[in-house]
Amino acid sequence: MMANGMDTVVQQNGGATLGQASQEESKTNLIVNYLPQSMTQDEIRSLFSSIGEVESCKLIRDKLTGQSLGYGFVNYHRPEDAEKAINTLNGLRLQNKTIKVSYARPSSEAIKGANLYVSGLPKNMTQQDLENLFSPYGRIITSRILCDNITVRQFVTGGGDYLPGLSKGVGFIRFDQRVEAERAIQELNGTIPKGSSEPITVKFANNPSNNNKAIPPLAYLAPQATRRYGGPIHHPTGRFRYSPLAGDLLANSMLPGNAMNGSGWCIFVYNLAPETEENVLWQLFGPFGAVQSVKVIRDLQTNKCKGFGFVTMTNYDEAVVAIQSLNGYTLGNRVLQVSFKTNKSKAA
DNA sequence: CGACGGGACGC
DNA sequence: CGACGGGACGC
Repeated sequence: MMANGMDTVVQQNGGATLGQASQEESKTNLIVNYLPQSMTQDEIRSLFSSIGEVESCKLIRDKLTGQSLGYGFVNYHRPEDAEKAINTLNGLRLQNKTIKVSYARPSSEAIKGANLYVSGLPKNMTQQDLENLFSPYGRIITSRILCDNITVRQFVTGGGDYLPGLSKGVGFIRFDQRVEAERAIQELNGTIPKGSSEPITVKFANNPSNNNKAIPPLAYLAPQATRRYGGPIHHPTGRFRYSPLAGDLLANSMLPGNAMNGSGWCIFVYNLAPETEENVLWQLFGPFGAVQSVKVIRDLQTNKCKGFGFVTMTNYDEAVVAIQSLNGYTLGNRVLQVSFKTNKSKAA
């Protein structure tokens, strides 16, 4: 739904901003949203360095707890790398998130506090309807309608996405400028959308940093009892293990000692096409859990992939699921072989 | 059929 | 009735 559709980021601040000395919007600076909670700054840098040389990378964290706020900034040296990052990384699925990559707007006071909370929407109002209602008042950065059903999140490649759950009649609209949001409140709060019978409420949304619902001291409770893994891909159905316990895998010598290097589990991926780039490995493994780094091994002369690569994942359980799911997976016209790394090498 | 980088003593 | 996202502009 949000991966490809509404993310039109056309940088155009027509001078409405106050005089922050020549705010040429950077063509190298990106904002990355909807990052997985566990993703570190180094992992973000690793991901974006697969596109080109990164000038700087910053993950925004809560100043008190240090917890990731789920977004960050990546600045490239070259504008073409930033553009490529948007084209290849926007919409990438990492763990239970779909990241968004877009140009960062110039930092300014005028863009803060431009998020609106809207309630009383007709249940049949779509996201597009909502945007149409608010677009006369300014440039919409994001929009969203809350739904009841959270579990069904299917992607339909090709655009025709359908609504998984019923609308709660509540949504959000983030404008580019606060003044735009203010005007939308004045013009739309208390009005009745055509086709509806009740008035809508339009007001500023709560500040995310303030809605701390009680103190969650139980940070050590079953971190991920159940996580839904859904690869971007249709998993190979033929090779399917019933109850693959970790113990079995260990017993089957699927766990060579050097697969684990300090932090993380190194996975060997074989039968990659010569043109394979790093983002392919991110796409393959990202949905299964925390990925620390990926590497495509290339021939030094031709710069083509030598047919294999490595992926380091943080958690053993997630690595096991990724291996089971991707080993035997057909990528293009090649059947991948995926396993924990061994210590084979020319020197061994 | 082929098959397991590369960089690395670090405040 | 109220409802607060997938922590969105440098924490």
